[in-house]
Amino acid sequence: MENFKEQIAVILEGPTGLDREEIKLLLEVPPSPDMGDYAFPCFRLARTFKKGPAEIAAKLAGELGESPLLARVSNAGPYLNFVLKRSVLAEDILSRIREGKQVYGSSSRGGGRAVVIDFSSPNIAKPFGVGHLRSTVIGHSLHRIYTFLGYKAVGINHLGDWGTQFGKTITAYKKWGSEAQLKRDPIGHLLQLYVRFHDEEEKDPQLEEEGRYWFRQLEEGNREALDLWQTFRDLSLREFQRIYRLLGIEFDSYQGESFYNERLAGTIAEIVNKGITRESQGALIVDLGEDMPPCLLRKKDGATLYVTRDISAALYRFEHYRFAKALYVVGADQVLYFKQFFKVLKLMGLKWADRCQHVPFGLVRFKDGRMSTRKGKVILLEEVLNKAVQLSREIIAEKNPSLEDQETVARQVGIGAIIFGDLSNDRIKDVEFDWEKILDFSGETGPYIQYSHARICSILRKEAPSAKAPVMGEAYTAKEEEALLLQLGRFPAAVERAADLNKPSVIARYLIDLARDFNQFYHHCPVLKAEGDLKQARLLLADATREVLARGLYLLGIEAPEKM
RNA sequence: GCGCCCGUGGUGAAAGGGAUAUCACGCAGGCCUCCGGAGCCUGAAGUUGGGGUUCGAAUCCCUACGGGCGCACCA
Repeated sequence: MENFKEQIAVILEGPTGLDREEIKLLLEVPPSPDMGDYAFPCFRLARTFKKGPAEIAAKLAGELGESPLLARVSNAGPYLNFVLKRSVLAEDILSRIREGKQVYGSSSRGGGRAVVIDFSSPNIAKPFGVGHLRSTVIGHSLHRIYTFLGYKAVGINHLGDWGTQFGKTITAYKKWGSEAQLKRDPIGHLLQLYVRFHDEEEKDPQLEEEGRYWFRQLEEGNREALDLWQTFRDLSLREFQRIYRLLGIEFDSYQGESFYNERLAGTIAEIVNKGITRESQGALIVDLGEDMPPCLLRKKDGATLYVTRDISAALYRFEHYRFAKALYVVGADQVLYFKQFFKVLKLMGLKWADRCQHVPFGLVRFKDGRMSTRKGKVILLEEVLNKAVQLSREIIAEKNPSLEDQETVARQVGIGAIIFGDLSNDRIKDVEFDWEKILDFSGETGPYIQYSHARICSILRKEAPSAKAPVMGEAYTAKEEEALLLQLGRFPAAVERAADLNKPSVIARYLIDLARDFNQFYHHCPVLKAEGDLKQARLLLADATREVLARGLYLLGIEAPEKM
């Protein structure tokens, strides 16, 4: 569709006196399809032409001559509406999907430049809760989207495997831990210890001191501390892998916070050398100006902080990947933190500091308040995923009992529902956790998209479009066909926009619209019962839709079963 | 106290400053001798209040209200 916009811009360039890019930005899609495919609002011209916009639209409509591309140009009030020739439109879009030089919607705009995406990053020794789902699926989808656009995406799981809380965990384990329980249910046991630690800490402030002590031991390389830490880490990671496998997610790197431990002294020295640090109340800080609290690099007890490791990681990543962009998919509760972090990079004089970007998302919360690991108020992601798969298993047993390989499909659909449920809304909004809602598979959901895809596959199993049949644009005359065609044409723009805004939701919304357009087509335009050319044309349209649905789901990290 | 984010039908959401605000759930009706009813069709129902900017505001600014989050030794 971009090329059509371009051509309309060329046509308008002369008569309006605006330049091409400006026109493309102004061009919009009319609210109702029978008005046209594109509209050019003439308000902007009123001043230069010293006439009313409606008058200008009328004049322009009269001036524009014949074009091989356009069926009609008309004015409607202040708008100039363009109707593309159906045949040209259909042939362009469908042939692009069927036999384009590159996969439809993909591009080479990334030119192989690196985009490092820091996502998921769960904390070791803590449960993988539903809250972590967001970072995990948004980051994974962005990884696929950037790859699709020709970037070299690098997915990094910056594991929370270092920090003061490990001092607490070690202390708690030494006091009340059980090896047997740890083996049986590692994270469950560690969580229980962590919760108990915070309970007892309130009565006994001495505990906090002990926790600090053990973290310092860890940073100084104490054998006993390191061994325990290593055990916790290995056991936790094994559990996390189980979840990533369910979700179908892999990372390019698992270098967590601990990886940077041995580099921290160097990192701190580097920052000190820039002359931007000072001592304050025994801690090492960087002042960030009036509108932000200072950034602490080192606590008075000598231990490092989260940001120290993040700065170290950023330096390391730039050294290794020379990224064009570094994304941090982390909750919106950390906006201030990232402002501080990036400001330090800037003050360090790093020219790539502004390539770093926080991609925030809203919190998952309960009706009655936020989730809290400390209080043990969490819902395990694995439990959610398992329930979704179970539900989809039951639905299959009821609706499609003869389906082969039901277990695989149940997993694809159940997991797809959860992922889509998260990605379909703007990431910045908070979400309220609700079992009923998360397990609802009707309406604007992942299964709806998958179901539409499976239906097309079912048609195509009965008869595939002939490989040599030409695309016949004149065949499409029903309004459902037109709508579907136009929607197919919007896919590349949706992918680009999703990348520009770092919002997979753009693609999710696009797919909802596409699936709806297809279902309307399906109910109003018989495919297998159509005849001759029309049948071929409709098979082709269905096939193209199948391709785009599957591709779009892939970009979200969701599978597209052929039967369900 | 200061700062940031979010307020759209009953509920959950969409909308690149533009035309008659778009969907879904739920609700009321209808559609399987018909390519898969996890679907389709019809209907009722909405931009938190008040100012402003603009030819034009759900969108930008101010303000009030409601909700969330954050504000140096957690991550």
